[in-house]
Amino acid sequence: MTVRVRFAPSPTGYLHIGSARTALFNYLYARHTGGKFLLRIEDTDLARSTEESTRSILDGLAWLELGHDEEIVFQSDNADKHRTTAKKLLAEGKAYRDFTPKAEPTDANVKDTIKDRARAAQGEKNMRDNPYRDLSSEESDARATAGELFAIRLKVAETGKTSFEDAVYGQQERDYAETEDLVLLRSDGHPLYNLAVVCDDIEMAITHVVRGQDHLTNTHKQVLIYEALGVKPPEFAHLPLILAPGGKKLSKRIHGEIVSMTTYRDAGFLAAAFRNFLALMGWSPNSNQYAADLTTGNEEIKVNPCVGEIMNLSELIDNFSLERIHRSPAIFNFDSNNPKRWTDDKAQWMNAEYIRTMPLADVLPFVKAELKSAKLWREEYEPDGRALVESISSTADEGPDHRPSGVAMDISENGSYDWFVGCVDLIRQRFFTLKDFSAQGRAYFSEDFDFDPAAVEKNLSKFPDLKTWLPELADRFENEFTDEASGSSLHVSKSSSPLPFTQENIETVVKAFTEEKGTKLGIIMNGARTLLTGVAVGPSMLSVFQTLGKERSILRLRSQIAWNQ
RNA sequence: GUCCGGUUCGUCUAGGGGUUAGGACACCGCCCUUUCACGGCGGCAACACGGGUUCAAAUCCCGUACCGGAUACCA
Repeated sequence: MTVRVRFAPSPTGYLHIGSARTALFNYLYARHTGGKFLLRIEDTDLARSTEESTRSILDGLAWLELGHDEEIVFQSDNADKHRTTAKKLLAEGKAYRDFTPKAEPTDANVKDTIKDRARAAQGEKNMRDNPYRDLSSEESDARATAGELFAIRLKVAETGKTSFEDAVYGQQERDYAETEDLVLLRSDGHPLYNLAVVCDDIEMAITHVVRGQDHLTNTHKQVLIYEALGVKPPEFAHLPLILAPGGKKLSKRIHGEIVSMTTYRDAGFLAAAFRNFLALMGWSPNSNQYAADLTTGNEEIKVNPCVGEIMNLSELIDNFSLERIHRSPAIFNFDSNNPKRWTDDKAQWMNAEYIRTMPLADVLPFVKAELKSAKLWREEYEPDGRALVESISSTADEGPDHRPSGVAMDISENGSYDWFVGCVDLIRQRFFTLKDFSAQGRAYFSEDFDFDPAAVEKNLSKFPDLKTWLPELADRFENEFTDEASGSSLHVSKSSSPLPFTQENIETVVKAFTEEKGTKLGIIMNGARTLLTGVAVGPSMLSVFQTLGKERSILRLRSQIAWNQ
């Protein structure tokens, strides 16, 4: 029997973190077992479902690259089948018509109302005391024919209990006395959730229902429906909830954007990183087995710590199992008052880890997209030859630890594909999100970049001499180094022969210059850094000079813009 | 209220009768360094509480506390 699982969100908002994790686990389980991952939109709550939500959920899944199999099922399309099923149960005497007038819905706080009602009824509440439960079929038919409105309720037996084995929470039992005669069909003919889910899961031949723990008790009701229908229920696996800091419920209403997948996409997260993070919320790989695989049979090593958490999709798929899902809820940590901690620390770390250790070829398309959206992309960065592309992609086999990049390229030629690749590899080492490529890294791709006032203060204003020194250094560059384009200098160099603009040579020149001025190397370097890149942080200045190239370095060293701010 | 779950460093977690209770993130310190990072090394930090069972309990059992879920003609 091939495994068939489904992700069944209700389109009442964007894809939030809990749903995303549910989708991921379903996906991983399907791929691990060679089964099918199906998608069903549970849009039967007409009042709250929107097409926009559906689109947003689909976008979220697409971003996470959780592709589904087969056609998307829209639950509302199956309403007729649900009604037919309810009527069948009615005809068989397994359900009955309830002519009790529908209670007016209390709009405000439904949850509280339910709770209060349940508490008030406590003690004498008999789940089987519905007056219409044992109405004769003749009278029931007659009243229905007369046009009286009725809901259809499942007739739950007086004694006994439902039970099922949950792959995560173990054996579950519930006395029938705890379960009311649940409504299958509303008096307006609208099928309700529990009926719809069961019908659709049967229809879609679902073998494993993997969903949030909030459905654990619903499962008893659904098992009852399966039994009434004479269908063997699927396997169930309920996932521990993802909670907000403090162990409170994570809600769209209270926590807002922080729970939405689109937030992470828009903040420059890599789907692979976020997926990896999500997978570790409520699940962990078998550390022993994983370590054994890595060490090729060396039983001595118990756990391989670092490699154990960074897992690409296929590693997640290989290691995934329902058995290793936890029972206790996980807290998604964030602090809306702290910009640095706007979302979970570990998620941020993982994203940075992916950005700097991913195979370079894999990160390039994302950088391109980011630069494009920031209008910093230039056609020159496109690969202009097959050979180049191949030489890059060959590094893709190195795996996540690939570091530093094996791509050794001449990055002196500014504006080419080679330059772009080298530049990305250089600057990604201290980036956290894709956004950094267009923000912190803007000066590498554009002449139009801002100066961070704090950096200017720290590295320039404090040393007024730099105002004349740095243009002097530019002159020195111009005279000492060959023109990168032609390879030979047209200038008559003061020194015996012009040098190529390499890190080694730059270092020699800058050091000599520093000594002449009787200052410290750090003052010159950091001043240059701020003038060249607008910020106080970045890679080694020698590589910055080289990456920016001789011409741009000179231009910026002479620029007085920062000084005039 | 009732029913059902859960509880290992701040967070994600490993471990499930004998461990110096392991790792990751975060934090702190040191090294590296022209900056900031990265990286390396080290540090801080946990078995909710109370009873049992046992030679031995974080681990098994029972309570208590706390947290969560469910209890709809919502999904």
